[in-house]
Amino acid sequence: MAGDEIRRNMALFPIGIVMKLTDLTARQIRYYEQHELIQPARTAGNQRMFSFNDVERLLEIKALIEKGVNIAGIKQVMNPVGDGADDGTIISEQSEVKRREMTDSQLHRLLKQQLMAGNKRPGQVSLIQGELSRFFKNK
DNA sequence: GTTCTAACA
DNA sequence: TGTTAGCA
Repeated sequence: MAGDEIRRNMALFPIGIVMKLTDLTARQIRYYEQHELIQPARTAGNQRMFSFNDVERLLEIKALIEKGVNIAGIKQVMNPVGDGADDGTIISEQSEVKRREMTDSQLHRLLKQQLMAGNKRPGQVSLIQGELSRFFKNK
């Protein structure tokens, strides 16, 4: 039913509520928006308004951050956003589930890719952050 | 009181 | 990322 999707994508809450819902700081939420990981709607007064989908997306981002993946890595794992082609809108519940399943395998692929990239590709930019990166780096 | 952008310890 | 400044 299309009604559900409309509801999921309807911008409902301001950043303050999203902060509590995701345990992310306003700084982080705005930062992720700058890097096109999310694209919340704006009110006439330029205030960000988030939908349920935005919140879920933020929770996914948060999970990846906690796994040590940085912005560049998350961009590779999550659906491309930014242009009109895909604003993060979900096509159907089933495709959303498939997308999430894909996300997990892609994360594994990403981590494996990092493991193998190691010494062979000097120009490779690390997609892993801090502590985790030490296990992948070739220092 | 809350959110926004920009900038810096 | 945290935090602060100056607005709306």
